[in-house]
Amino acid sequence: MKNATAKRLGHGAALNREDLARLDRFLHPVRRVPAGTDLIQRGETVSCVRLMISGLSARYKLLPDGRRSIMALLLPGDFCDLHVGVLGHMDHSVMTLAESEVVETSQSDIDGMMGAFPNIARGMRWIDMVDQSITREWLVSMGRRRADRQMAHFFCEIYHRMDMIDEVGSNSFALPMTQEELADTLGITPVHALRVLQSLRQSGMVQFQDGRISIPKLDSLETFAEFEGDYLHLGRS
Amino acid sequence: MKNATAKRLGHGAALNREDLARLDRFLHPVRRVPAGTDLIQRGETVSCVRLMISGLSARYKLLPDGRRSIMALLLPGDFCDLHVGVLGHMDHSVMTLAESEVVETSQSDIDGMMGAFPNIARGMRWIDMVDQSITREWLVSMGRRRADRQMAHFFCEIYHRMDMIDEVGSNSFALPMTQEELADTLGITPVHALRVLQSLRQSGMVQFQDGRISIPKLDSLETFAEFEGDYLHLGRS
DNA sequence: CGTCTGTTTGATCAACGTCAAGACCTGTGG
DNA sequence: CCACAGGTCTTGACGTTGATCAAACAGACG
Repeated sequence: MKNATAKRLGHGAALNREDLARLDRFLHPVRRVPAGTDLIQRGETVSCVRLMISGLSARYKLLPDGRRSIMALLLPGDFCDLHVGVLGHMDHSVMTLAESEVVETSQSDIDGMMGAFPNIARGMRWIDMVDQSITREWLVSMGRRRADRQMAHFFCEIYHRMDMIDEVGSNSFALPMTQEELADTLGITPVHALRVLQSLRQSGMVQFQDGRISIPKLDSLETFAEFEGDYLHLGRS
Repeated sequence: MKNATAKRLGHGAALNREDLARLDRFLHPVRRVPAGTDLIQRGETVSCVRLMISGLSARYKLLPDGRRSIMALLLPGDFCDLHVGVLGHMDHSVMTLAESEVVETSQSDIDGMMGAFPNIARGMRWIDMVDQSITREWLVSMGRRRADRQMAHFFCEIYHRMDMIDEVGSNSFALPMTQEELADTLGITPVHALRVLQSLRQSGMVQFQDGRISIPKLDSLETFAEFEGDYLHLGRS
């Protein structure tokens, strides 16, 4: 039974027994963080690297008028701020959307591990690249997909990302976020998010209630969303 | 007289004489590419790393119905595909919007240089981080800013990025892209792009004609766009 | 002279936002 | 046990932004 981090890294590089052992030592101590807590705030100087072990977090920015934009979801195995040390300060904030577990370590620890364990280093670079790819796909969704397709596309993506770390069971998984948070990640209003959600519900493609989502027929949803999963770099290309 | 690459790297790390000398050797040979050429296509296996020397390129994706989404502009000093080697294939394409000069090299060359010249390595990581930051800010613009503010914000950003490599003269600079390409980067239609452009022209904040843009009063434009430049990580903050 | 690409304009329509209000649930204090 | 507050979800009426459709115009080029 591997942890989410090992599963994620394993998609980008083959890990051997020593890699896994090093990782296990790395994943301590775990800090438990309640929902709605800022892990890092905009403007802060970054002093350490954080890794999501469990739960759900989000990168976000607040605009002058108080509106919010969520620019990324951090799932177990994602890094909050890998490499941001080279920048002077954070240009955005990261908050937990649900109770989460994180590991905090130093950039030098990371660098040391990457130097000594090339497979892990390769896996981490892979995670980094995939995160960038996801951000670009979100741009496509925002710019060129209608809200219903965009939401469907978003759900497909999260399904695959959750599946990657074995968090999907019988076509459903925990997605502990509110409609408002969903709206902020799609760039729409909560009212519209609800209406789109209702139309997806009516068509029988999605259930989303009480922090849990169920996707009975992923195929239909992917077709509807015109989902092309290559940007997640999962397959045997 | 330093080149654009050195200027960009220099913002992220202090370069000494040897660093600059190594860079100079690195920047050969230069390949000249006409406008409208794909430097890399989606699905391709990445065999080399490309660096923009001059001109203008764009990361983009095409949707099944033929619409296009431009997810990033590559200015001189930007890397086309730094580190994408760890991914099996490109998930998007890169094309020149104007005649450009690029340097093509291998990932192992890059790795060698980064290993031997820590300042350069640091500068390259800085460029990478800033590019990610810019992508995130575009997400904010797409999701939460009206088209007029979004376009204004975009122009402010490009102004600063061009200024960083000393390409701005008397408040104007070359931006050789069409209205259609502009629309594809903002996620709107060409017709609407024109109308927004006209409103910005009328207010006297922007001139944009014949591949050149002029911003007489950057302050006004930044205020209008609610532009907060910290995400470009330029300042001495 | 015709074709092509890019720009411009107008009329109409759909997607999405705004405003306002109520329902439901949970936790809290009297 | 009840009253109340706060957060989330839900619904309806109406307004705005931006898309769509169609056409004309200008310059570059063979």
